[in-house]
Amino acid sequence: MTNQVRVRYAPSPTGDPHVGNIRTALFSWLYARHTGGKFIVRIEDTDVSRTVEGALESILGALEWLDLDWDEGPKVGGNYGPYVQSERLDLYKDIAEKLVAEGKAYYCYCTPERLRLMREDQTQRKQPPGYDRTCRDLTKTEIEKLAEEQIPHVIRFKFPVDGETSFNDLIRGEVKFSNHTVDDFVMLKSDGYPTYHLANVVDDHLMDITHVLRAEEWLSSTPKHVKIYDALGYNPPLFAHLPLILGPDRSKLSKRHGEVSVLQYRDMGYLPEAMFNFLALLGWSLDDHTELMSISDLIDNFSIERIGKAGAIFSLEKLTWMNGTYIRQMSSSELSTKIKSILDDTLPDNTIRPISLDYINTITPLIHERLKTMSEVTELVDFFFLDIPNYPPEGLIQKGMDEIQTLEALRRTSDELTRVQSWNAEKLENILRPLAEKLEVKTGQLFGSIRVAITGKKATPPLFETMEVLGEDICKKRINDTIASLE
RNA sequence: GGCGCAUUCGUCUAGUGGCCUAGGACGCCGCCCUCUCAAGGCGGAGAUCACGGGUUCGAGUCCCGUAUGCGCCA
Repeated sequence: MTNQVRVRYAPSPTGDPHVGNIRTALFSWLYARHTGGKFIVRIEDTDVSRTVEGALESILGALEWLDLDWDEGPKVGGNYGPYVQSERLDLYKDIAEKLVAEGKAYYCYCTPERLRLMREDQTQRKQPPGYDRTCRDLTKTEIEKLAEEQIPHVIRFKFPVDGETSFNDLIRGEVKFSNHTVDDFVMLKSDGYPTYHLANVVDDHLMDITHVLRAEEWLSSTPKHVKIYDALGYNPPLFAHLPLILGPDRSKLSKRHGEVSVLQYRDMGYLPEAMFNFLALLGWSLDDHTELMSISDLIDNFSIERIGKAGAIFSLEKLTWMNGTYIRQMSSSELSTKIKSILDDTLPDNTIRPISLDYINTITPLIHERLKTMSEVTELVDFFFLDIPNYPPEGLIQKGMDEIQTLEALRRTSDELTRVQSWNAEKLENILRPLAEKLEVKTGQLFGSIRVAITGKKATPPLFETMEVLGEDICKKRINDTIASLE
């Protein structure tokens, strides 16, 4: 019954949906969809002290934003629930106790204070830190006595002292550890909560997980998991340890590197499709040339074999480029809708509302190929909606021209504009281009001055199209205002 | 400190013994287009494939060692 692939994504609600974390979700999801298997979300909230309010919602929100739907998990349920570890506490406890009963684990009564001193001593002597197994061989009477005194205890796994533990990682091949380098780790904490080691093994088994894709940082603790599977008589899943996502200094990407939450990228105007494509290519590739891939391309082609081994630096420049290509691929009407919602949010309160979608529809073609992120929209188009500053803006007087010439040029422009019968880009160009010649200035100079006068900016979409959209009255008014300010 | 993993242009990567005088993409530079900014087109710089030994007729590709980086263990 379990030849169906079941992949899980198991986030802890301890912070933002980190890009590395979400990339793990994305790879897992792609693998599940590629194989026609199930994608399961399980919440690992057993570290109560690190749990952050709202983190769970953010993480699920990030998955939803990227359209990573899950077949089982929070909100949707499933036959293997509950999918929240804090609701499965009895399970872990029973299993831990069972291992104690079988002599594969033991109660440890060592105080945090003693553990701390031991650790200090170990580091001082440059010894590898690790539990010294004091409680491993406690006699029955000693245990009874300690239990009677109600001394808090944890349950530790009795890790083999000799031999080695190896497993086959789908990405790295066989990985081996000498058992003596692994200590008797805690499985169940004194408050009755399991550690990650116990909980993930128990749940992966109970939920019939076939493939575990997780970050490389878990590689070192995998022998612990392998031995728990052994002790419980479970078959371990297949492991694939994903390369880390790095900051520019090549250390694991973290908050000190800047934006780290995929939701922040959403808020910065990146499209989910672009983020999806970009993340998929961070540590995975199809071949030597394919960069732009739709989600269905990705599902069709994704494979664990083509996941790389080395960590990869998150490159904002490339994401930004990719985002631009996705914007350009979008239909004009779809873009207009997005632009409208951004303008609704960002234009000053005194702007006329509601903002007309019809008007935006005329602006969209002018900025479509100029956008790299959605958050650039307002800056690019605000002059279509707002009055421009009423003083000669920078750049009004073009290189090679002086104030007198500029004033003259704008007056002549104003005159010529009165002769335009139908206000459209073509007609405007037909009268203004010859004007430059008459004035004996370069078209760039004339158009530059007009541009600044009308838009207040040095860089805008093409002048005549811009003038057409802006309309006759506004253009004339702004030119005349500028003339007045120069006089 | 121990253990583990990794190492091809600045960055993401292709490459699984001869197709590699190492390919693509981002970024950068130049030119073209052009009313500015983009987009687009063309071209360029940029990697002694971390280093040192092997194996082989032949190594980026296989083996060993070293270095460096990163991760985990607190």
